[in-house]
Formats: sequence, C-alpha cells, structure tokens
Amino acid sequence: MPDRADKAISEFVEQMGLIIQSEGLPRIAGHIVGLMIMHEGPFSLTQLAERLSVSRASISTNTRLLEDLGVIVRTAKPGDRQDYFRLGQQPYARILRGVVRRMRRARDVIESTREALPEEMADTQERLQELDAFYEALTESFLNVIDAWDAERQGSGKQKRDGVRPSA
Amino acid sequence: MPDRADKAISEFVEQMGLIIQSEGLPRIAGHIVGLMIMHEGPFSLTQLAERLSVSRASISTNTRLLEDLGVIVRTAKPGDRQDYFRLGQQPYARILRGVVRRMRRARDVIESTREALPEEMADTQERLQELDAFYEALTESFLNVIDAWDAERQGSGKQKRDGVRPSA
DNA sequence: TAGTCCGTTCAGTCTTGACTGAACAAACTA
DNA sequence: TAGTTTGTTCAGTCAAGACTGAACGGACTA
Repeated sequence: MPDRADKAISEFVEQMGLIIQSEGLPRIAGHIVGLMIMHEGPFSLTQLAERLSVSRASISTNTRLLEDLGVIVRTAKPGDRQDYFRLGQQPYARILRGVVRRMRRARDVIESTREALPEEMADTQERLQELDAFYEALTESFLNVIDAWDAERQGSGKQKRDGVRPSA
Repeated sequence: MPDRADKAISEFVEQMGLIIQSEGLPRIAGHIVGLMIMHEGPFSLTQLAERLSVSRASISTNTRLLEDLGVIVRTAKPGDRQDYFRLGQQPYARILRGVVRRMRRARDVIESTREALPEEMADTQERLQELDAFYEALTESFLNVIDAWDAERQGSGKQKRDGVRPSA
C-alpha cells in the first residue's frame, strides 16, 4: 500500500474523531467508527486498543456506547473467547436518531414552558411557538432522510412509511 | 406575574443553555438566547450580565459570537452610549447554517481521503461513498428546511428558491 | 485637562468530562 | 485446584475551554 494512502487513512481516522466529537460523542468513538470505515474488520477489543493506541478501558466504554446506539455490532468467532466488533446496518442513520432524541427533549422543555406561562405573555408564547415549529420542521426533515435511507439501502425491505409518522 | 411563570422562565433560560451547548456553543450563549426569547428586550450588555449573573466579559464575548452568527443584532438607543442587543431575523436558521458549515467540512475530509486511496481498496471507497451520500442527503434536507423557513417567515419576500441549489 | 462610562482583551482559574490504571468477576485451561 | 484470558467498572488524572477579574483604549462630559 502506498505511503500516501497510509497517511490518508490515519488522518481520516483522526478526523472522524473530531467530526463525531462535534456530534456530542467521545472522540475515541469517532476513531473506532473511522477505523471500521477504513477496514471492514471485525476487530477485537484488544486489536482496537492497539491500533488506536488507547487503553482497553476506553475501548470497552466506547464500544459499549456505540453498541447501544446500534452503530456497531458485537460478534463472535467460533473457538475464540474474544468479542469482535464491526459496523452495524445504517450506522449513520443510527447516529442521526440520537440527534432526533435530543431535539425531542428540547421540544419537551419548550412545551412545558409554554404551559406554565400566563396568557398575558402573548408575544413570548409566540416566540416559543416559533421555536417549537422550527424543531418540528427539523425533526420531520431528519426522519424523512432516515426513512429514505432505510428504504434505499435496506435492500428489498421496502420499509418506507407514509407521510404521517407516529409522534412517540 | 405568578410564581409558576417566574420559575418556568428561569428554568427555560437554564435549559436553553444546555440545549445550545449540545449544538457546540458556549452555555452562556444559550442563556442569552433563552432570555431574549422570554423577553423581547433589547438588553444592554450590563443588563444581560446582571440578569444572568455572569461577568460582563463573558457577555461581551458571547454577544460577539452570536452577533457573528447573525443570531442576535446590536442596536443603539438615541442619546444612550450603550450597545443594545435583541434577536435577529430567523435566529434558529442561523444556528442551523453553522451546522451545515460543519457538515461541509466533514465532506471535504471524506473527499480528500477518497482521492488518496488506491483503487484496490474498493470496499473502503464504497463505504466512504456511502458516508458522503448520507451527508449530502442531510445537507440537502437542512437547506430545504432553511429555505422553507425563510420563505414562510421572511414575510412578503417570496424568496423561495427552486430545487437545485448552488453548491458553494 | 481630568474623570467617567463602555466594550474588549488577556492571563489565570475553575469546571467538565474524556481517558487511564488497577482491581474485579466470569469463563475457560491445565 | 490455581492460573489465564477477557471485558467491565471505578477512582483518579489530565486537558480543553468556558468563565472571571483586571487592565486597557476610545468616546464622551464638565
């Protein structure tokens, strides 16, 4: 493999750390995802720790986190006691779902604030309403992207839902 | 004003700090925006510092930041040497534009990585392509929300653009 | 001119949370 | 049984960056 490619790969892994970090996840989680995009794997916990030069404790914590998000999956090899990890299905959509959850929580805050306000504060109510509408539009837009992604990539599934979606 | 409303207001300001923080901005910036949603203002720098119980230095830094983003605007009162601040037009869309900028930078990383990889790594290329396509879909979706918002709220402007947008 | 009011900037402090090392439990091996 | 291997957990360390206090420059006033 040419030198240039090697450098590009390690740089990509590094950068994915920063990108993921800006989505609110630990940097090492990004490194793991980045490495798995570069090399299909699967990787054992020890391999990940060595390859990324971080402690096994960190890998354990972050693989657990990514596993909970559904971004990576834990697999096994017959006759091998180690756990192995590789990217799951639609890993990026999974990360996006986390963002949607955050927005839902924000809307809860907005809603409960509105309820507690007296009617006199009409203009405040209006500004809150506007903020809420913005979040709603954004959420809707996100879910559409996720759906389209599912429908297109999931293969034969044909999982596409219709326009109205369950709000829960 | 009833006690309950008071409590709801300060809690909202507090929560907006956390929400904005999760978008990668300082907490105090969120407090400022939250306060301005609750009370139209405008507020002077000193008023903001007192109301939020933080130093004037912090307010100066964060108003500057929000002003650069276009989220708030600096205004003046005749015969008053102080600067005053209030929410700008489409403040939420402005914040979103920052997110779009981040995604554009991520796509640059992806693109330059792909260029540096040899053709042998076909499956890696494919995974990168998939990640890039995801970002593209997301960016497109964001810009649609922003456009729709502009068109609807900007008033009579009728600024809505057609489907294809300038990629720069 | 001296004095006051503003906003900005910068060095330093402090808080948050990522990361590590070590201890541990469970599952296996000899 | 004792000894490995493997993954997890937790107290402690460390680094990034938000926030503060103090000093500064510019604009105004008397």
